[in-house]
Amino acid sequence: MAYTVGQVARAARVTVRTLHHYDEIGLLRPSGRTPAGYRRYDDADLDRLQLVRYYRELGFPLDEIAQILDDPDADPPAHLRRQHELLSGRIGKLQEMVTAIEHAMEARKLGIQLTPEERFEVFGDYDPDEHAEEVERRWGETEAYRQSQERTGRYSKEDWLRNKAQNEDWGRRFAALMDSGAPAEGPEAMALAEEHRQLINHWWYDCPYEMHTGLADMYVADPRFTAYYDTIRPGMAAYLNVAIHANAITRA
Amino acid sequence: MAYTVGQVARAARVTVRTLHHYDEIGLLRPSGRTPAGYRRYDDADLDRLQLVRYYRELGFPLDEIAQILDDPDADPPAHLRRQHELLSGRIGKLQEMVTAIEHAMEARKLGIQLTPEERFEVFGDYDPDEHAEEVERRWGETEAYRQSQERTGRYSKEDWLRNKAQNEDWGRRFAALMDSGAPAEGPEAMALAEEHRQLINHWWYDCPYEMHTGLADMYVADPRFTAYYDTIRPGMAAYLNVAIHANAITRA
DNA sequence: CTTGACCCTCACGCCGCGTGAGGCGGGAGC
DNA sequence: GCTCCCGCCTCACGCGGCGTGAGGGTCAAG
Repeated sequence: MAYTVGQVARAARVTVRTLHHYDEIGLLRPSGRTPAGYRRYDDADLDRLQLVRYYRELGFPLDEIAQILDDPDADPPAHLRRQHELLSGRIGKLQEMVTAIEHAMEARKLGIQLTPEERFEVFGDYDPDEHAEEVERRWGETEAYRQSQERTGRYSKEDWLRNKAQNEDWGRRFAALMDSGAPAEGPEAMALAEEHRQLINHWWYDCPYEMHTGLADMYVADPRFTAYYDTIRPGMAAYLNVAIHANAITRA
Repeated sequence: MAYTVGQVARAARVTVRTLHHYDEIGLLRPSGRTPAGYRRYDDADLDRLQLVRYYRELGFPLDEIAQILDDPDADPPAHLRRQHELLSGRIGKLQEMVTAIEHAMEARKLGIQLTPEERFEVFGDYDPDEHAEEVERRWGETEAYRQSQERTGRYSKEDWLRNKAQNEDWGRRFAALMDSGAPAEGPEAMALAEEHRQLINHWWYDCPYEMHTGLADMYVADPRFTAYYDTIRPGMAAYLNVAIHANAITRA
């Protein structure tokens, strides 16, 4: 049976223009033409079109699709298997994104937040008056925010200096550990991860291990925090993430 | 804290060119510039970038993303909810594709196939010698193919004519039913769906209800078969799909 | 001062179609 | 046979979202 370009377009839910284009580039040529020049597509053409559309849906460029389809070793079962595999992978990736978003929603609900100096410099770029309103708008409803407000409200100038000094010292030692080539799951790295957690506990808010690992995931998922740590030392966010997870597992 | 365009690009896994482009079109302008003209991005910029990338991943055009982000009513929790919803929908769609592929793999394994005349005209375009090799290559390993070969091998010329006549008669009556405006889940439609199943049973191979519904799904998922039925009457593939499913449920 | 990495603007180009122009083909109705 | 309307043809400009490279300035370390 043979079909016009319009019939094929409707059946396959593509445009006529798309089919013209595929013909032009040799990806899907109609098997025939009428004396008037009308394209005639047969069943094998429709077979091929379906494969093209599936690979397109998966994001393959057309020239690559042509290569795949013209591979003499690829038969129908092979295409089905490959597409199944690619789709499953894509779903897995999107599922990770969903998980990250659910995690962010959960974190917001439970009050997980980063320490203010992970967002703002305590001194230097940090201007409490400038940012207080934004911080309040974003985090004001959370338990962790309430805790850190209550806690930091009592800090003296010396407290802040000490806070900053301890944080920077921790950062220097952590970078040095990375430079030494020690593994992220090693005992030294885990010790520094534990120290990181205790600094949060001490200066900001209660931070149990589940919360600490939640923070660790944010460090790699969120460009802002990736950028913050990677400015101290390239690759730090990822390394710290591993160390925090390893630490939490060990102490569970 | 402020970052250069390179730092941001690395942290967010995008290119510098992309960030230039976003600056150009006003989607994401750096909050500052050095006296030398270098872009300086701050934390709020990185926040916005993350949202931009998420919506891009979901296929939104940039101008639409700008509108969404500049909506005064949209706060962080609202963005998270929307993205969660969109991602879930997208996963659902991909999951359907996986299901369709698994179905096709399963169908192939169990030997579900379309009747030859749904692929080839018995007379007219049909040339057994021309297609036999392709049919054998594609379906030769299946139980249904074996059955139909065994069964049709015994047909006389009169059998083929009768086969064709019954099929065409069925098609005319089905099209007429559609023209009448009767619902696809109505008794008349279901009766014709049952007749369709019995024609397959009689002329080609055993076709239980589970197999019949599997065929019905292929009629709408595969452009070749959509085209075949829709040539008889526009919209027939979808209508028949519903009728077959309704019929199978009723008779279960 | 030199060097190398990173930054700047400018600009051509690509992929995969969307859209429309101008004109021919085909079938149904009169 | 003629007309009309829908569908087909080729041609071609254009778009979105960057990729790539040219030519030149900036910055920090040695």
